[in-house]
Amino acid sequence: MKDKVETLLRTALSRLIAEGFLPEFDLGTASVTTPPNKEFGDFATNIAMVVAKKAKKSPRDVAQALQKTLMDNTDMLHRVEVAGPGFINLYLHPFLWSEVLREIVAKGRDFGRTDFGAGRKVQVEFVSANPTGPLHIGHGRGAAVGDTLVRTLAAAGFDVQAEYYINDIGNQMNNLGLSVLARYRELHGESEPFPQTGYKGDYIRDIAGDLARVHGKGLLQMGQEEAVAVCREFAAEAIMRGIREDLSSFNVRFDRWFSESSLYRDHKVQNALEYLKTKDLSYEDDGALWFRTSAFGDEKDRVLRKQDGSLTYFAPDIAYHKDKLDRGFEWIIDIWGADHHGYVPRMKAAIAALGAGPDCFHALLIQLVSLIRDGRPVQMSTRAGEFVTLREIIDEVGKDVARYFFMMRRCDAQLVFDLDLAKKKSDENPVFYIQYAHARICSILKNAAETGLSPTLEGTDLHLLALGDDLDLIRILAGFPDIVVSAASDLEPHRIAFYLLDVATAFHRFYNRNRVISDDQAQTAARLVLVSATRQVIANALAIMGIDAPESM
RNA sequence: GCGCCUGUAGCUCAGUUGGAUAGAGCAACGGACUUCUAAUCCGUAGGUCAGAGGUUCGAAUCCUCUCAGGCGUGCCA
Repeated sequence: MKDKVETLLRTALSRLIAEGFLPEFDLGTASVTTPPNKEFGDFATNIAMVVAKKAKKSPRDVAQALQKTLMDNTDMLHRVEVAGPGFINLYLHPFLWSEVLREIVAKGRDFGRTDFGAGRKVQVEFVSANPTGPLHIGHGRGAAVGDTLVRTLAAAGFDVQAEYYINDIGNQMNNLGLSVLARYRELHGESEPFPQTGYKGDYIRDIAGDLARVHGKGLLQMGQEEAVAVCREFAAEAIMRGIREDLSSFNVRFDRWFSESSLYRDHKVQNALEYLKTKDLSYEDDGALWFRTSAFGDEKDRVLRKQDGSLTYFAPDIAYHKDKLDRGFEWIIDIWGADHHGYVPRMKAAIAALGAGPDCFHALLIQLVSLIRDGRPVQMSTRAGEFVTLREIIDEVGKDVARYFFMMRRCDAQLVFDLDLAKKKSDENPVFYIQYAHARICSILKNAAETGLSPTLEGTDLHLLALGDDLDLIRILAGFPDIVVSAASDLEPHRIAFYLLDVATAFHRFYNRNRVISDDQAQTAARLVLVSATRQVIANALAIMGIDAPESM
């Protein structure tokens, strides 16, 4: 609906430009918004005030000329008003709104999908937790945001790939091996001091126990290096299996699991380093190899290969992002914890050095999650093994509630996850409020079906819905495609969560003040279409968030 | 010290490229079920958008400074 009005507006503007009344300008800036108050019309535009200065005319003069031109189109608009300093308020024929219901019913699950993204190849990399321990609550937020963003981008017409980068090599993995080996030896009565930087969580003991079941005392005979390697591989595999299971039960899907070690195996790290060298973007100094990131806006150059000859984490990461670019992604989105924000300038530098434009890479930073249980904050520390796992959260409050709660805030704001609230099945809990709306509609449809009624467009006069609560609900339903597009293009998937709340509110309000099934056959038929369309939109939006839409509660 | 994020009603938070009288939920108070799910709805009350300047027709939104909280600032990942 909104895009139709925008087209109308742009047509009118280009006519005024052709007539010489307005100077040439970018018509893309001409957009319509939903006014704050229904009295200001169905849509409004501030374009007259925006171009007034360029046209060297007063905003109201521009607005009045535009008003005249727009009034030629009486098919859609029944009134156009100039208000305040130069707003143009557009009033649609009310019956046009009810036509949106036809579109929703016709498109079904596809309502909300658009071709905005035009099939552009986008990659979203998220979670990407080291396989050194189970996913914790912070990863949960990244998983919920990432997966919802992937689904949002797909709905907005992008060709999206979801990827998990597995850091299956390096110091942390070695630490993991050492930690497991220490626990393994403990099991066999050999006491030794636990590695200082080791992982102290109980899951390490469990893995050591499994290892002992498979290998018996075999590792005691091995040399240290070999034993650590065995432990590392065994542990990484076990932990990765757990991570995949957790993500799967969190309804999070990945198209590809990309392992860091494959970058070495396929010589991609070496190739990337050589690429930088041939471009004269790296140099040796103080026994280390440096990358001239400062030439691309970073505050100082960064080390690629340390004095001891080993590579930093940054080196394979450059190779990894080079690989993403080589795979043809036009837009690369990395979702990171906000504690990595210092890493952004150097990654941007790397992207620029690889010859890609600044807009093709975006690091979406997710702020910290803290947890409240029994009214008190819960302390967490990964290395000390004190953390709340994603698994515990899913088991305790359920996948749907957890996913919604992680999406209740903008990414760049810290999130307090209140377990007590999440477990409440009451009006304080928005998930139940939304799911309840869906279940209520299903119940109405079921009751209708029992008396032989079902929502159908044929012979149904939707124009009966051009008033009051019916119209209010339709307006909100009509906005869904726009919400999806804006959430995708601005990388703000939380908007889907807030939109759902709006739909549920509008429905509950409607439900309490109006009857769907009544003696009035024509109205009943129309309202069955209305609630059926409402159910569809709620289900579609919930699907984007990876949340179930229950038929009864 | 420097950098990033945040500061909006008692609490938790929205606020679409700068737009019209800043919005929800919870908590408080008062109402609505013989009628499709009361896990719901309606109403009342609640604000110096942290503070101070600036930019302009117009600022919660953009710029500068100050204050407060969080996170970074490694040849860790």
